[in-house]
Formats: sequence, structure tokens, C-alpha cells
Amino acid sequence: MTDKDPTIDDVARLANTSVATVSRVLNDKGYVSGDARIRVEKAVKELNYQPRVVTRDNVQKNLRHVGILVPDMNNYFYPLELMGIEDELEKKDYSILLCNTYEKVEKEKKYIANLLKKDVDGIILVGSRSTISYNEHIIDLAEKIPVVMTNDYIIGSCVYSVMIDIVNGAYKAVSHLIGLGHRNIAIINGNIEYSTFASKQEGYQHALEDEGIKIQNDYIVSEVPYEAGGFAGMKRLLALEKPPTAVFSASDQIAVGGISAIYQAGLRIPEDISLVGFSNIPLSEHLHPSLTTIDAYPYHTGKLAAETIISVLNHKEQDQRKIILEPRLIERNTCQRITEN
Amino acid sequence: MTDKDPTIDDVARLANTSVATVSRVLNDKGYVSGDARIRVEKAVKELNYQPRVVTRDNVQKNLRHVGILVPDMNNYFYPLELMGIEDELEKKDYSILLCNTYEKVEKEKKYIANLLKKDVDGIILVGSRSTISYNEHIIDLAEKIPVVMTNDYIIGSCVYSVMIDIVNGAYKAVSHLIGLGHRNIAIINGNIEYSTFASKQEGYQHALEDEGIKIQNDYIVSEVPYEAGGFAGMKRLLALEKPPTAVFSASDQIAVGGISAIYQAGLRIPEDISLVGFSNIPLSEHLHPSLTTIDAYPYHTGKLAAETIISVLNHKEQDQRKIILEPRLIERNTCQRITEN
DNA sequence: TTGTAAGCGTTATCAG
DNA sequence: CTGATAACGCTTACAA
Repeated sequence: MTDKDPTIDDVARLANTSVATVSRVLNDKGYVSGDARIRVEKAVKELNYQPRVVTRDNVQKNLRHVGILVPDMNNYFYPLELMGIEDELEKKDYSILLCNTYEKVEKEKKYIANLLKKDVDGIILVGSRSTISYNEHIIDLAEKIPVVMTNDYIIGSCVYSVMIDIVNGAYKAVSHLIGLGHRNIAIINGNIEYSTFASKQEGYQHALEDEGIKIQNDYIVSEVPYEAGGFAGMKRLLALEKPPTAVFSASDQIAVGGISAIYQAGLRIPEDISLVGFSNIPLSEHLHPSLTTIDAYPYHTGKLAAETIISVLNHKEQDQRKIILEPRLIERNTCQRITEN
Repeated sequence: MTDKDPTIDDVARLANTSVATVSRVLNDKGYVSGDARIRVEKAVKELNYQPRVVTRDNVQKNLRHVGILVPDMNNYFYPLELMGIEDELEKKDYSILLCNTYEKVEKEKKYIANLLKKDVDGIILVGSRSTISYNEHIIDLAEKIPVVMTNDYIIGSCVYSVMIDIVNGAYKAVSHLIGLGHRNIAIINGNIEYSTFASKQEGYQHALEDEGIKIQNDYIVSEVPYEAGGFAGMKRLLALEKPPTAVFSASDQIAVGGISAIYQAGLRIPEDISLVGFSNIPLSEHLHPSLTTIDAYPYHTGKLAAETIISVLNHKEQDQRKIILEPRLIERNTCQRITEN
């Protein structure tokens, strides 16, 4: 522990000038003679002076901090999104205050109160939210400071959103399966109280309806949206009297569990059963067989969210409150044209 | 955007008292009459006053922020560790400033300088580091503010460390394989310039030596420590004249790629080849077959790192600068007693 | 071009 | 028990 950090006064003293001049040099503002500038720079170097940005921010009320609320790091989508956010924010010198909500509204509220106290400039809410109420505090929040959500939105509020067209993504996944001749197509979904899963279900149903395929309730299973849920869901499907020939998994992690269940049942992929995932996390490419999936651009979503909040903070006009990305199908090796039947 | 946040002055005015009293009420410090307390509390509520903690911190020089440097969110170990860190830090009201270094020393230095400017109270360095130099700036840093590293350490410095006994973990993995009768055991490792991988190699070699098994250089392959590396490494091993009957993967993600390569070659797990991973990320349980691995306690490592920095910050005596956890083998379904030979 | 001094919103000190 | 007032380290009018 060194004695004491040097202050701007120390620099001024050493450079034989005033704090004002030092500040001007440091911030490249106002007039400074070349001579003074050099003396100051030398003093800064000599003392290894680091301005206490906290103080500056106190004066300027410009903190350059944004709070990020992440529901759960176990969902591999979020770390990727976080990378996108961080890369972008870092460029503009914003720091990230990270908070893990575990999808608990109580935790979320507590974190938000904390972030507000810490005077963050804005908040990014990562991930889809439960649709059943609980959004008032977010709407209130958005009236105070800029708020950007990803993978979800609140209609009629001033919350900004970056998301993919999930309904359409699911539609593409299921259409792909239909295009390969499948008719008995199931979905392993998460809880449809979350908008993301509601949308996936919607896309699934639309795709079937558009091809005049009857929707079967026992082909629609809801599980926790992780590997364990995929495993359980697939087992349920395989136990059906007439199991599906193809399954749409609402996330890549669900697909991982599904694959495991299929193998365990002694079946093959894609010969016995075709599979499409959702997200395109890096892992999906490295499974065996590599997973056909819908690219939901996790990194890019984060990047855009960060860009959005930065422009809002800089009072740039936003042409739109909501950015919607078009997902795309990534064909790999878990799907096959149906032969028999 | 509301007009203006109320300040402590506003509260004092409304409560018909002085800022000092308000501050005392807010911080439960010093004597305040019940009457004054009530008036202040009422005013606080009425104005919905939130103290600007940043300012307080500026005065107290007690920021309650700790910076976390994470090498790469693509390594599933780190998000888990981050959860452990965050959960613990949050309890004591510390905020996390998250930084992604991408394992670039330049980025790391820049981030550290930034964090210092922001006056963080301490820094946690997540993940193993390259052993070839580059550590001076960390040592310098640790002389200024508390630094704790995870999964690595710097001898003779004042850096605190939380890590598992990696050598021993690798030893256990390989011993397990030997115990099952395997003699041709390979390792798919990362770059041994990183201490974590160097240690894994060491444990691997020790285990073989202790059983009098000759170390074969072509059974030691080094790849990027992700799925792609595992895939490539396994392909190399399978192409050998005498492929191994068992493989120790230096990470679970390497194992994922390895599994893929094994399947692609038309072989079975564990009948044709046994596999042990390292880390015990949640995913490993859900692979098919579920992966036998070494538990490196990612969440717990993070939690301990946070606890460590908190006690250092509170000037509690640390009995040790280095906490070492004992890894354990988790037997699942990728290993089998060797039959033929 | 420079320096003085007034803020920023708190907390700490010290008379009353 | 209370209230002025100094202090924290920095930025920035404003005067010189």
C-alpha cells in the first residue's frame, strides 16, 4: 500500500501552476500554453497521477456506468450477450455493473434501487421476462433513466428493445422440418409465461397451421429450458404411443438434453428423429451430430443493446424504440428428410 | 425523465432541520431526537429521496466496488465462477465492475488502469494466466489494492489466491483410468504456457509414472481448450497407429469436442474409448454418455474469492494467502474397465 | 492564457 | 441533541 494517491493539487504544485490549468490539460479543454502543458504533463508522469474519476463524475453527474441485469448465467446465451454488451460499452469507456437476478423480481428490484443509488447512467435488462405483470417497476424506471431490454419488450413504455423476431425464428425451424417431409413434429418448450417461449410456441403453431397440419397437444411439452428439461421432455415424447419424427427445441440447451435422451433410448439422430435447436450458442456446432438451429445472434444482440443505450445517453435521436433482428436457420446435421411412413 | 433528483438539502428544508441531522438519521449515527427523526423520515419518503452514494463514497473513499477481470465468457467455467463471486459480493453490498480481457494483456492493463481510476476497492482476477512473464503489473497492482486471483497464483507476491489443486485433480482423473485397467492413456490439453494446463500435464505424468507406465509423446496433444480443440485433438489421437483406450480431457469443453470426434469415427463411449473431463460444468452431466469428470468447484471458487476479498477489505487477518481446494472425481458414464488388449 | 474561487452532494467535526 | 461549517477531489465560471 503506497502512502497516498497524488491529487490534482500535488500536480499543480509540482508543475508550478494552478489546478485549473492541470484540469484543462487533462481534459483538453480551454486554452493552455504549450509551456504549461508540458510542465503539467511532466508532473503528471512524475507523480503517476490518476484522476479520481469518481469525483469528476460527481461534479459532472456523468458517471459512465451502466447496470446490467442478467437473469441467469447458466443460460449460455447470456454470457455471449454480455460479451457483446461489454465490448461495445468498453469502447466508449462505460463500465458495467453486473447483477445476477436469478429471475427473482425481488432481487431485481433491490438491484435496481442499488444501481439508482450508484447513479448509473442507464440500465440494460437482459433476457426475456415473465409476461404476468411485474413490469410496473420497469416502466417507472424507464421514466427516470434510459432502459434497454433484450429479447423482450414492454409495449407502450419508453423502454428500448433489441430482440430477434422469435415467432418467425420458431416458424423457420418448424417449416424446415415440414419441408423435409415431417408431419409429426413436437416442441420442447419452456414456460410460456415468458414471452420468449410464448413466441416460440406461436411460431410453431403457425408453421403447422400454414401447412394444414393438425396441432397435437401431446406434442407440446413444457419443461425447464435447460438440458435437464430437454432430457425429461424428450423422454416424455418418446414414450408417446406415436412419438414424433422431429422435434423443435426451444433452446440449444434443451436440445442437448434431448439428444441425450434420444441416444439413451437407443435411437439415432437424424435417422430416427430430427432435431432443431434455437439460439446458436457455440456449443451447438460441436455436438454430435452438430445441431441444426436458429441463429438468435446472442453476441450481436448484446452489441446492439449497448449501442442503443449509448446513443440514447448521448441524446441522439433514435429512429425506433425497438430493434428487431431477423433470425436465420443454420443447417447442420440433426435433420433428415423423412423416409418411411 | 423527472425534473431533478432531490438532494439532502431538500430533505433538510422540508424536515425543517439541517443536513447534518438528515445525514445522521440516514446513517444511524450520532444522537437524533425521535421527533427530528420522524420529521426527516417523513420528508425522505415524501420526496422519495435517494442519497447519491457516489458522493458519499467520494468523501469516505469507500466505494464498495470490486473489479472483476474475466478472460473469456466462452469458457463455461467463468460464468459459474462469476455467479459465485456476485452472490457473495452482493450480500455485502459490493458492486461488480465487469471486464472482459479476452486474455489480452494489453486489454487487461487498460482495464486495470480504468478500474483504478474508478477507485475500486479491490480486484478479482479470474482464471489461469500465461506463465511466461507479464505478471509484473499484477504484482505492482497488488501492492496498491487487494487483489485475489482464482485458479492461479503468483508466488512471493501479496496476491491472494483461491484455487483447486489442479495437479492432484489431473492425477485423480488419470489414476481412475489406470485403475480401470487402461495403459494407453492420452491427454488432450491446452497450452502449457498457462499454469492450469501445465499442472494438468504434470498430474497426468505423475499418475502414469507412479504406475510405471511409460509416457508417450504422441499421447500428449495440445489444442485450444474448447470444443474445437477437443475435436481436433481426438481426431489426431484416433489417427495414431495405436490409438489410446482412454483420454483425459483438460476441460469439459474439450471433452465435448472429443466425444463428437469419437462418434464421428464410428466408435462408442465408453466401450471403445474411455473419457474423463475436468471442471464439472453443469453441461457435463447432460451429455451422452454423461461425462465422468473432475469437480473443480467453479461456483465455490468464485464464492471463496469474493469472501477473501471482503475480509481483506475489512482488514480481517487472513490466515493464509492461498486457499487450495481439493478436487474430486465424479464418476459418470464415460469410463469403463478395459476388456480386450 | 492563467489562477481564484465557487460549486457538486455528501459526511465529519465541533461548538452550542 | 443540533446545526454551521469544513472537507473530499475535481471542474469550470469568471476575473485578471
